Amino acid sequence: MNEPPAQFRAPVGTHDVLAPQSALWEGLIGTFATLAYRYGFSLVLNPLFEDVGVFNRGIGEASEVATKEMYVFTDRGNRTLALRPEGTASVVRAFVQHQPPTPWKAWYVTPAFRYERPQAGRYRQHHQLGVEALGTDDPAADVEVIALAWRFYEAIGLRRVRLLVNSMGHDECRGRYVELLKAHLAANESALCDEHRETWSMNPLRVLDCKRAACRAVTEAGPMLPGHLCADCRAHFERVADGLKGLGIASTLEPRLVRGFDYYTRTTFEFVADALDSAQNAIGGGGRYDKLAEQLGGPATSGIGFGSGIERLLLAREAEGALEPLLDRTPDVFVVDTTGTDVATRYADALRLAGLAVQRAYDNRSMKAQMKVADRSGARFAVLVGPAELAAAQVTIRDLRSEDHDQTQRSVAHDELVATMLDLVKK
RNA sequence: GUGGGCGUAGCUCAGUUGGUUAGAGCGCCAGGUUGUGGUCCUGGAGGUCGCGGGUUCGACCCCCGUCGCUCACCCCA
Repeated sequence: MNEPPAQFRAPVGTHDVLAPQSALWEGLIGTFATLAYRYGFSLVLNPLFEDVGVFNRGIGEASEVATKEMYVFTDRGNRTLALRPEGTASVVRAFVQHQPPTPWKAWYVTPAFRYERPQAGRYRQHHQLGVEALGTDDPAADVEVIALAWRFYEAIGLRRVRLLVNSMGHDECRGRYVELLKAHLAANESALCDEHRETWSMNPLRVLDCKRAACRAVTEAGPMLPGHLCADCRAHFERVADGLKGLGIASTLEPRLVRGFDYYTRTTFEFVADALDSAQNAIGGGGRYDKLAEQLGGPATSGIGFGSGIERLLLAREAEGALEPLLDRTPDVFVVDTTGTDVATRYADALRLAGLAVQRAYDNRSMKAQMKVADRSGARFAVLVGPAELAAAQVTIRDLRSEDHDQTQRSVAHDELVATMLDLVKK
């Protein structure tokens, strides 16, 4: 009967983000929003869940993510829905549904859900920001998308990032390659690692990505994708590589780079943070998906995009010692009021209307207590109002960052408070 | 899904071969300072030692289970 109330916690693999950490998120997202705007992308908002088919057809029924990591549920109307495991499929679904004029360039920031055992840099709910550009297969779009990611990493202080690139070819030349690869794997089946000896035929490309020495030895000796591209795909890939070079962005050809989603064609890429020593060191990735719009029932439309994991970006920043906050969330002014009246409310409001960030104390605490809170808040200035100031229609302004313990503080008439504070904060 | 490590105050942790009133630092509150933070001093609040069961005269400590956290494999952001 009298059970104590249960203590709820965030579900496994999810996290609350509180200040001051949350300011890093604000800064990261704000920086990305500004850059995306500069590159001509506008914000798109999508539902957090979709008909499960959007993801099954998009990222591939056989993919690891679709088969065992999706949060699938049935709603009260008996619809089978899934929480989005990544960003691209939903954005392309929205493109197909609304068919906006192309080229259509959109950026997003969204949670993503995957049912996995959490570990460093891997969570059941993580967050991605990214862009998608639909309606062109111009290699310039590939370069632009990759450059945006690159410049973004630079802007948030990451220096030890490597760009790996590869081309999957279009479906025909990739199809031909996969046949060659299959033949090679079949001939060397007994030499594969324990897992892939049984499963290689399900998705032969996955074997390229296997980190075990056995598989690596086999694929090392086998055919690689870049050597089997058709002339068009090869030319496209070369123009992307040249374009990156022209912007001073260093990339490394990684013929084994096979990303986890089946929708990729031609250009694929991944950003690796060398500062992260965990296995989860991919901070972003993406590629071209020239068949995806069709697969989702829309008109044939080329597209390219990338996504980056916010948690991993923050881990990489920490590992690199990139501690600049990107965004200052400390208050300008702290109002201390010991009059027992509502002057603090009025002063705070006036200062806020003037554009200042203002905090204040509550509960009519002692001046000492309020000053302590003011100090902890990080505010630059304290505005003090006690009975004496109230009677004289004045306020006392104190510089909280001064080293001088016995500093002189200034008094100003209360109707000059806003102008004086604006002037002081500007300095 | 598989395996390892760990669960003691809000946080970081100590707790001796099981021995009775469970500690520290930081943080929080109050006072020293009759209006003034950051240093210092004093006091205070705050713990069913994750939860359940077992062994024992006695369990924070040993055993089993369970839940949680964490790391790794797999895969990915």
